[in-house]
Amino acid sequence: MPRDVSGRWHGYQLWQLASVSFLLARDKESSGEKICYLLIIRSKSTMLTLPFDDPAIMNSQFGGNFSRDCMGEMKVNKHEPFKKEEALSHMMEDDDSEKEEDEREDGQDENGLPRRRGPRKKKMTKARFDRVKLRRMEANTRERNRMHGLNNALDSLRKVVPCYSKTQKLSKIETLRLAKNYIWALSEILSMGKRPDLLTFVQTLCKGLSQPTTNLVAGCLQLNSRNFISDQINGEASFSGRSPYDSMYTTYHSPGVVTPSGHSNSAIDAVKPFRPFNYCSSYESFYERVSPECASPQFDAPLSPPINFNGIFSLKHEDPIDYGKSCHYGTRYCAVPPRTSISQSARGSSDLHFPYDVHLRGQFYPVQDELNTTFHN
DNA sequence: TAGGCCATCTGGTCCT
DNA sequence: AGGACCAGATGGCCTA
Repeated sequence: MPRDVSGRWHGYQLWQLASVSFLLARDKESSGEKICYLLIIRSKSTMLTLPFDDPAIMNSQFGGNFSRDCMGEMKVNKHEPFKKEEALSHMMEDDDSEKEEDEREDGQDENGLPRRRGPRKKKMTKARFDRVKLRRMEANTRERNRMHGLNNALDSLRKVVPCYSKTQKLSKIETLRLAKNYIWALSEILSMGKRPDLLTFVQTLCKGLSQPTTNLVAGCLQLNSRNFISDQINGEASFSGRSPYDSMYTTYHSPGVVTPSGHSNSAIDAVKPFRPFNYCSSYESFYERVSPECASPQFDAPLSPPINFNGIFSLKHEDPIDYGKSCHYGTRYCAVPPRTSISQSARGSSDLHFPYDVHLRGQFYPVQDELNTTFHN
């Protein structure tokens, strides 16, 4: 038996063909190491282990037909999922042979080997084979549906993380990473009680993301990704002069909101608006007109929840039913009057009753009202 | 063409 | 026994 053979490969092919698994094991002996090949014949209820380097046994078990050379030709075609079972059916014993087997009472199998103890391996009769086949098909269908459900949930997640694009979908893993970062970033904002600068925010969003996704996120937020990445590589994020966030920040204030630095809207109004793609929807929802800069060749629909720099994020304009049905947003925030500023809601927060406080990494913050307000803004 | 991503099949494990 | 969930294997598709 050649040592360099991939036991896994052969085992898998065998396994797929005849529920036979080929394992390579090392059997240490006093004289040194001896490579021991084991052929494990398995069923749901029994496991029979045979030495694979015994040609007599191999020939008797498989009639010498399972040479390694022929296994390569038995590759399973995924589009014909039960071809291998047809192959298996050739090995299947009919009802007569089953009777014959049962009548043997000499304690030895057909090869003269001692019969193994334990539950008997059920014979693969035609009816049993059909049942197994049917169950397999049903299980495949269920598994397919399960995965479709999982993918639908992932699609829903894609729509609520920043940078949603129908044409340039985030991969599954990147969607999950971005969602995690997004939650973390929002938690940070809530726990700190103030907005981070855009760079920090984007850096939090992009932590652990691949470079293409990082570029995507940075592009979504209209941040110079090259600056961002180089800053990230250098460790410390820094922007000289006015950050793009500042201009965005000043542009998207809702009426009456006072910035942490104490600037009023009137002081900010003079700043030329910087309208990053992802904020267009919030911009439009505020000012009820279309922002001319909203068109982007990269993204066909700005459907991710627009990040509202007044607070955390604003209500996404798409799929409101989804929020009500499957998202806690709807139930949590439905009782709050819309267009309430943070300061207003802070004043009236005692009048608002929420079922619970948001728990943020070990601290409880009665921030529902603020969230409510900013969400609706 | 290599590598990434994805859908599907499949057998194992756990639970009801 | 059967369903849910999981992970490995595989092949197809796409892109750099």
